Parts: sequence; C-alpha cells; structure tokens
Amino acid sequence: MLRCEHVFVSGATILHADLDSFYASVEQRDDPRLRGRPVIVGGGVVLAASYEAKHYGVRTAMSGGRALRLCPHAIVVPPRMSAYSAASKAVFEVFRDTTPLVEGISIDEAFLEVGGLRKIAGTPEEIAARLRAEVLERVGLPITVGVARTKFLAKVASGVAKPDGLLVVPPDGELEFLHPLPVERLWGVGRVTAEKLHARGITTVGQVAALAESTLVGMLGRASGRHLHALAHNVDPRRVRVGQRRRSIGAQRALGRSPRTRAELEAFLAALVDRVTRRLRAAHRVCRTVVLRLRFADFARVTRSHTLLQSTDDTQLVLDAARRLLREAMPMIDERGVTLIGVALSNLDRENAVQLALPFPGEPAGSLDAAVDHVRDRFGTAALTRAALLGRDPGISVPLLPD
DNA sequence: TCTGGGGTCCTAGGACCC
DNA sequence: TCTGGGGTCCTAGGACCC
Repeated sequence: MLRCEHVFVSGATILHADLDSFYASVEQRDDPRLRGRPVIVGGGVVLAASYEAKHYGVRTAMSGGRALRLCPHAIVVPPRMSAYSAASKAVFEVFRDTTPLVEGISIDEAFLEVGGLRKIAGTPEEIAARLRAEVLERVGLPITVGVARTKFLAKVASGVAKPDGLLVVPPDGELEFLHPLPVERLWGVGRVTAEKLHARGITTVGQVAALAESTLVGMLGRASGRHLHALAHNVDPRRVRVGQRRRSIGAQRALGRSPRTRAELEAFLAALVDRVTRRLRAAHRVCRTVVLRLRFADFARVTRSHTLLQSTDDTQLVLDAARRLLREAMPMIDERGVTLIGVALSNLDRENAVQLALPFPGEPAGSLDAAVDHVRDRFGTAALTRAALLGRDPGISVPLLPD
C-alpha cells in the first residue's frame, strides 16, 4: 500500500489551544484560597469568571452588579494584567517547544500545526495530551485543546471540550460532529447574526449547511454569507501562519456619566496618546492613521479619523492630529455627553509613494525630474500629487506633470 | 443588564486614477 | 461631451472576538 507524507498532513493536524477562564485561572493559581470557589475578575464589568462562577450564569462582559446578583458569594478580584501577560508568555513558550508553527490569536489562545511531527513526536492526539500536561506542570494552568483538519473546526472542538478537555475530530467524522451544533458555535455568529438566523427557524449548523450560499448571502451580506456557508460545510483552507503582526494599536478610557470639561478630555486624550505611542515605539512600528473613538451617554459610538501624509511614531504629531479630531467633535460631545474616549493607531507600517519619494527632495534639483518620473511610473499620478504635497514642506517644489 | 479594554474584518460612498 | 469597467485610498460605521 502506498503511503506518502501528505496523507498524514491532510489528517487532523491542527491544534487549537485555549486557556480556560484565563484571568480567573491565574488568580486561582496564585491564591489557594480562591481555588474551587466562584471568582470574578474585574469590577464594573466581568473580565473573566471562573467555572464555579460560570455555573451560576456569570459571563464575560456582564456588568458586575448583575454578576453578583446571580452569584452573591462570588469573590471579586481586581485584574493584574502584568501577571496574565507573564503567564501568557510562559504558555506560548510551551507552545513553541511543541512546534515552531504557532499562530497566536490572543493572549490566551493559539493554533499549532503538528502535521510534520508524527515521526518524532507522535500523533496529534498524543502531542495535544502532552501539551496539556506540560502547560499544567510548567505554568500551573488548565488548558483545553481541540484537534481537527481545519482551523475553524479545531476551534469549535476546543469550545465544545471546555473546560480542561481534549477533543479530536477525525477527518471522517467532521460533519457528524459539526451539524448538530447550535449556530452560535460558528466563528463569526454573534448576537445579531444568530437572531437573523433564528428568525428564519435556523438553529443548527446542519440547517445552515442545507441552505444555498446565495440564500445566506441574501440574508447576511456577501462576506458573512459566504463565510458561514463555507464553515457550515467545514471548508476552511487557511493554514497556520507564524508571525502575524498587529494591524492597529489602541487605548481607551471609560469616563462614567458625569459631564467632562474640554480641558479634562484633552488631558485624557494626551494620556491615551502617550500610552499608545509608547507601545508603538516599543514594537518598533509606525502609524499613518489616527482614530478618535467616542461613546455617548446613550451608548452610541462614533469614530473620527485622520490619515497623515507620512508615517510616524512621534507622540506630538499623533497628539496634534488627535486634538484636531477632538476639537471637531466637540459640538457632538456638548450635545450628547461623552462616556468613553479612545485613540487607535492604524495603517501600521504602511509605506507608500510619499515615503518612497522622501529621499528625493534632499537631492540636487537636477534629479527631481527623474524622481517625478519614477514615482509616476511606479505609483501613478495620484501618488505624484501626494509626493508633491510632501515636497512642499522642505521648501522644494516638485513639478506636477500634465497627465 | 446597564455595560471595560483590547483587537479583527467587512461594507459603502466619494475622490481619484487608468 | 459623454461614456464603461476596474482599481486604490480615505472615512465612517458595524458585527464580532477574547
């Protein structure tokens, strides 16, 4: 019988590893008095709840008041972000000792590709069991692992196996596993989408799979419809990718309901910009778009953004842009009352024609024609306009060519 | 039930370009 | 002077995830 390596690789070789109630588990690990008891991390809002608390219906993102009504004897502890960050680093070390192909999804979950390790490390199931034991031994935290042929199914499997579980979905049992599950298990189905589906009597993945893609697109829009159609049939060709970079960096602050003066808002804004640009520089990255986020008393949200001509990691340049956005938003704030202010930096590391044109203004005037030709040929006339705008700053005029 | 802080991706219109 | 099809970038909003 012929056996070749790709037969193995096409089996269930993707692990989705997910720490259980991560923040709460770290608290229980570090304080023995919390073990076996309902623990809530966070104050005004539940950031994480131990399984003992979840048993009473406490959920992440629930208000603290409601959580305590559901579970009056819960122990509420303030978050210790640095402890969680350290625990996450230690767990990711275990991941990377297992396989070099690790794709981090968030602070407490990752995909691991183990298809090439069969000869040296055993079957994916054996590797997953060992991974769980090692995370417990080296970091002291429970972790659930789902194993499947696709990323999506591995994630569904870990969700079903929680807490402290291991579940392998064999390639010949995928749809039997998937189709009886409620639609909420599908990645990308939240409250709004679930309600739309429920309204048409659709509650299981199997019912979604029975619909034509065009029907789903009609109900949910193009991207969501196609996405859901594919997932319901377990079509997910995404590979595990190493070294995915963040696409935005942000910070925000809830303000409560009391009215705020413009001076107060400016002070909050400066603190947020300082925080976020420090993180930007620590990551050795630059941004080009500054986003101001606001939330009003009625919980409606708006964003206002400005894209700079040039990428930067400079606190003052970002703050100048953020201040302008805030100033323009003041009438809205005065009218509606602001309850949250945030700053996000996006368009990270996006080089464009402007930057490529940058060296040219410093060069002898004779090379400007060559610079203009170069920019226009490579990036079109629009890029040339931007290059010319930039060229004005250093006092050098780049001639705009008639098209 | 009265809501934190950190993210991702998609849509849609307008400006502009080829 | 009026016209099509295809593309990018910017801005704003929204759903969703942990």
